[in-house]
Amino acid sequence: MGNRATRLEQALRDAGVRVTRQRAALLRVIAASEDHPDAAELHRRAEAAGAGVSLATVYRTLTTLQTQGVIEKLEFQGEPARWEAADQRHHDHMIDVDTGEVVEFTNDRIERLQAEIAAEMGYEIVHHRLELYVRRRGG
Amino acid sequence: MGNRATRLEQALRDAGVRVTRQRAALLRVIAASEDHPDAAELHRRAEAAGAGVSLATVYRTLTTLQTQGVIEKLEFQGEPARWEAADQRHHDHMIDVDTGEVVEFTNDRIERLQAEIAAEMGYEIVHHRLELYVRRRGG
DNA sequence: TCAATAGATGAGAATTAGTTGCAACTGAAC
DNA sequence: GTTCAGTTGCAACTAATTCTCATCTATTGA
Repeated sequence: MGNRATRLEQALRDAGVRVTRQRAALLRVIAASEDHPDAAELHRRAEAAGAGVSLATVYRTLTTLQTQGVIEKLEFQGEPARWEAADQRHHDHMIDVDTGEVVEFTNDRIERLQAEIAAEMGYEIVHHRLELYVRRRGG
Repeated sequence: MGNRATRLEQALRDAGVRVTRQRAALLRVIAASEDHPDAAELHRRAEAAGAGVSLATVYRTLTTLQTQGVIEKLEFQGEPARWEAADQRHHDHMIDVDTGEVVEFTNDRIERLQAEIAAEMGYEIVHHRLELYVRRRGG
């Protein structure tokens, strides 16, 4: 439960980043989130947990945590940015355009092909973004 | 030259969309653009051509043209949306993170893999987004 | 060719999502 | 405890885009 959040706190402290009440609260909220909430939603959840964090601090903290590699930012088409814990293996996203549901997936062959394409043109990949906007078959 | 723009005008008219002075001007600007300009840049180019179009109309027209399938919207990480003529074969984008340069590419194998992945999970792809953020090797 | 009108435009206000300045706080180290 | 660089809250700000509404105009039909 708070276990993962505690580990993350330690990682921050080790990196010389202060663990304030607000940051600890947000780490807990993020660790407890199975979905991909945006800043406003994280703020709501933190408040619901009695955290006492301003929205500005939520934004600042998200940026900080991203810099520390603790979370990742997702920017789907035309919605506010969403966030997810980064302590997982790399994956891409499939977004159901009807329900908004987000499904994660990985495919090594695609990863390899991407690297090949970049290499062929004299580049190396810094990062990428692959999103499949999908609809249930047979709807 | 203005040839393609004229053909696009006819397509719009056929679709029951009015071809106003402003829309015609923007079609010309877009047809003449080899790069991937954003709304402000298209406005600038239209003004430079003596078009007399407001920025609000540029935005409105871009949305209209997108709906008509004449242009496509690109939303790279954290920049204003860019646009490109849609009368080409489908392709994805590689963005040089150092220079901002955009390179187009296609790869049938990746396309096929994407469709397979979606199908395996019971979905069909409505559209997708694949962007490689890259850096020149050796740079 | 002209009148009628549904649809388009311009100007600026409004909205959305996120950022920033600054004075008041507070972890963490000593 | 004291210190102080780093952090926070609030409100003001910014950037990109959308909206409102009074005024125009491309197209249709006579």
